[in-house]
Amino acid sequence: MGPTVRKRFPRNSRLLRHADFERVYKQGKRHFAAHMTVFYLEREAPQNFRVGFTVSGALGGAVVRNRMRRRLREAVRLLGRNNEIAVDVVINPKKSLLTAEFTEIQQEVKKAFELIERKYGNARGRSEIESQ
RNA sequence: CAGCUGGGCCGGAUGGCCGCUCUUAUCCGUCGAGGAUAGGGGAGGAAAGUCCGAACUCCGCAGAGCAGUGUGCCGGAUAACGUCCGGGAGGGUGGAUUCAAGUCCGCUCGACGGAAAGUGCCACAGAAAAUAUACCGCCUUGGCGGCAAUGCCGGGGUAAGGGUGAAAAGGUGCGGUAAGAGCGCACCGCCGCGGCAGUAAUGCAGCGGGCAGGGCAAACCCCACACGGAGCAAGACCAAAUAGGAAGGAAGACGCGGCUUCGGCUGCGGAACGUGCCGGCUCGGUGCGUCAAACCUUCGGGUAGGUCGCUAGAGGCGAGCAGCAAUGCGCGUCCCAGAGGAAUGGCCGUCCUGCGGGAGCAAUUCCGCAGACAAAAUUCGGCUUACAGGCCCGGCUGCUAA
Repeated sequence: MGPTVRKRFPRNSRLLRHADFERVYKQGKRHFAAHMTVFYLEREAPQNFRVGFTVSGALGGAVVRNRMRRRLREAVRLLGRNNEIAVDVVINPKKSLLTAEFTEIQQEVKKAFELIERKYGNARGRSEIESQ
């Protein structure tokens, strides 16, 4: 691939099953940020980095919740993920995420992902994704 | 033109880059999953609230009754409705008219069957609230006081007036009377009777009756009619792993001994056989078994998961015909979201509309901000609620012009 990498977010990079969410909530660790809370849990193979979102009904109506989820998903998509490490991540937005600047959200997600990579990943994996 | 108001309609437009989802074609890959390229589709008028009605699915179902729930003027529309359309009666309001009650016309409102089947309630106020009632007043009369005006105590008549109330026992006018009263008369209302008009609700005029029956049924209730229950997480199919269930398959020659009801049972030794594990295979090692456990095969239920249900429909659009209308009929034409921790997005540009500010006599132009409410979740028909801004038609009021 060339220097303009296509940043995608396909189905197998997403968390889709109720059991997966439950496991991350019950056994995972937590990272807090201004606009979100990030839950994460290391997993056995297959090797990929999966992300899911939970937006509870208390945060607003369907329109508001959709907008939060879509902004978060876009931030995760544009940031890219290190598929060398096997980990499940669940992001819970807070109410302030609705009005926050998009670049601010991207910064917070990036910080959280770097933390997870330092913990579970190896340096080679990260450099690979940056050299793409 | 401005304000208020009734009804209908629209609900920003367009493009770039990067994504998501469904789908068609081709190609790659294939045990299974998947991937690439190109083309096409991808939120609403309320998708919402889940308040009604249906389609569809499963369960239940001899028949009848009770209970319960809902509906409630009449006719029509419809698959159906608590919806819609038309009509009737009633309430409110404005105008005209009448001595007045009332009548007529316009606009408007809504759970509009029954209060002479029964029960219950009617606060406060008021003398009295349903077997009517005498507080003030009005009329009359007895006694006492006083020259008198009239005062005090008592009897009787009276529902016209006052006052209270949501409501005071037909209303208005005239007559009548001691004062009054349907006591009498006229009109209006009411009740009964038959007549005429209308599919009907109901209306109209007539005759008879002085008039009996306060309100609340969104209090219980009575009457008439309708109604089985649960819902697409309905339901149908495929079906791993694990545990459990059912059926079937397969392997001891021989030696020595014990017991015996002479069929067998059993202990020890033991080449052999079956089978699990280690192992690429043989050999080998090792475990278990060989009167049925392990093991193998098959079957049924069934969980995770998957597929279907899942979008061609009481469908949209167009003109026509029938009907006052709701709506119906045939014709032409189009195919228009189908996700499932849940796609329909993110960022940026141009234009449009509105608001604010600046420049200009003005047309105009520059800058900034804003563009609502609310997102499919099986599908339709309604109802209700939310909503920036704009468009169209009508009514009333004011101003200006003719």
